[in-house]
Amino acid sequence: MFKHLPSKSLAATRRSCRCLHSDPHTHPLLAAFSRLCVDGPLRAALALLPDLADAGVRADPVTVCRLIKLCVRHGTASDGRLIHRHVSDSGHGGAPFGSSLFVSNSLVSMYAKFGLLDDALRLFDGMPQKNVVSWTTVVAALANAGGRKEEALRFLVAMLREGVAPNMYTFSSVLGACSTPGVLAALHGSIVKVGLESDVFVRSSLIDAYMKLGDVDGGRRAFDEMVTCDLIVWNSIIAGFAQSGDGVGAIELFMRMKEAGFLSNQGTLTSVLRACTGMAMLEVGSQVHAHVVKYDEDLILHNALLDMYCKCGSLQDADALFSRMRQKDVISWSTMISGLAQNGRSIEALKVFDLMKSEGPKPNRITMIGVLFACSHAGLVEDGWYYFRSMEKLFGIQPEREHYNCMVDLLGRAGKLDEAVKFIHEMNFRPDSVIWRTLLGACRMHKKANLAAHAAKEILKLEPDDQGARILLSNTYADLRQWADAEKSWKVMRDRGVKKEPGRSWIELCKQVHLFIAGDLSHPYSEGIIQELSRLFCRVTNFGYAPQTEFVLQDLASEQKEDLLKYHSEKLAIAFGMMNAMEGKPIRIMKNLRICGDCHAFAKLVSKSEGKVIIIRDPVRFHHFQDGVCSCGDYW
DNA sequence: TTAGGGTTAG
Repeated sequence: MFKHLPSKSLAATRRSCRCLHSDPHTHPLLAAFSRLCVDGPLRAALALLPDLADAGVRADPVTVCRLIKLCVRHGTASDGRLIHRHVSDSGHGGAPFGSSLFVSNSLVSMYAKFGLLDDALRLFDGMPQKNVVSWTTVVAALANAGGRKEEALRFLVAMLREGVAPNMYTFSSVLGACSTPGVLAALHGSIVKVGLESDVFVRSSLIDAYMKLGDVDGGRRAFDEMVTCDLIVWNSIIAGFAQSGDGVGAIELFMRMKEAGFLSNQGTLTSVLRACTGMAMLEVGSQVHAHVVKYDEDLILHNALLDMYCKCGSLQDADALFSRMRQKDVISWSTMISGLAQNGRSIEALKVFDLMKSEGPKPNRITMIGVLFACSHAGLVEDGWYYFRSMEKLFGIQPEREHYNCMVDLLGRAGKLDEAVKFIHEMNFRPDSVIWRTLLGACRMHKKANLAAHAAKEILKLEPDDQGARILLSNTYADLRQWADAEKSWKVMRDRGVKKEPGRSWIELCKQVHLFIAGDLSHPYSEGIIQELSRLFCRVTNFGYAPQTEFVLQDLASEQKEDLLKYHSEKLAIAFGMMNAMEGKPIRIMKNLRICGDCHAFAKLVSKSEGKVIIIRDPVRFHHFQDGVCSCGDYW
């Protein structure tokens, strides 16, 4: 323990200290201790505490605060408690010392950082003096702790009542606890009133608070009004756009940031990747990959990159990255498992899960959702049951609603609807709308109109304004050509102003996103697209294509039905993709709705007749079309 | 002595 002291052994140091140094302020032990508090190692500094006490010397508050910081960075909660005990013993935590406030504030912060919030609050309550730092520390601790945001706001109010004025630290902390637009507006008002709106910390928290409440315009305004700016403010706005689903907006901001001369860091790149993931922009995403190489230790960034490749349907890149990653956590493994499963490679997903069990971290609840997803989308009913039943025993993960939902999906997709219903009734909690929606989807797939009606009614009981339930119910009637029932359902939708979301597909070309809306021929290249589409129809007809008009869910004459089918958004995107196809590269399309059966058949035949790989991502999974076959095995 | 942004499913 004394190897960190200069030249002589600790025993010798101690002896000489006792003999020669009666003044505790110039004590050599103290000098050694102060050095260790600056540079560490923490263990060596902690080891000197009893000796300091024995020698009757007292470290000054600045040194104690340094030690506390060192402990937060490199130590454990018990190290923290040890320091706290020593501080109290030596009198630094007591009221008579003017400097005690600094140390107490640091201790409160330390307990909070170790997640010991109750200890932090107890210490705070006992403090005879409190300043803005003490209050801010507690407000920040509560705002950062899960589920204690209300308390953070109550502490802010109490602080104001005590006459303590919040500063930029307080505002940037409490903004993280903002859970309603009203509170946010009030805080924003106070920030402007006291003139703190240009502080970059306050600004980035403000942007983040608006974005977290889903107010993208508010976030954008807060960003546009900004006078001073730093990288984190840019990161906040880019992250906000990426999280709100506006991937194109996020990329545009990223470009502007670079134009403004800011260099991106890991945080920026992670958000940009998320934007690419959301929009399936593989070209931009791959370009970001080149910058990620610099940060090969950043696991968050690499997980984001891995997810981007999976969600862009580029499993080869994902696979290569996954094998190269030296560090992999439960998120990396879960991402890879879900990614493979969503891309129709369930067996490989389960193999990766086996590998994870033998050489990876312990699976968590999300890993298990991926595993069950793999089973349900490959029709592996027995495997699904096995994993569901054994997850608690093998990994200590108690099945939650999401896992039950996966099981309903597994049984429903496999056509075991009676078993699915039995399973729902035997669950030890009341089925929620998600479970009923899953069952409804399965009913639609297997054309079980009566059960679908029952599921839809259960959803509407729980969520009377649910559009999805009415749409799915009406689609089920339409599938069965029960036009009277379908019409009844549509009438309710019309009366309530429910509109079916139009089908949208998009495609990335030269880092630009081209959007196609079902039946909308307003794209600048529409003429060419229609020509190309006609050519493709001729080609695939030779390969046996016949329009499957049952996928048009309105009671129309069959020529009209064919017309509607012709201009489904994914067909427009396929034609556009073919016109701009690059040799050897697949066409990648993303959709907002599940792919329809007719487009699925069309895409299969185009992949065969044109010798082109087509990848379509819908909101749930991927379809890789090649040589007339789809990776989903026509089971989706 | 106190504060800000980023990853996984559905």
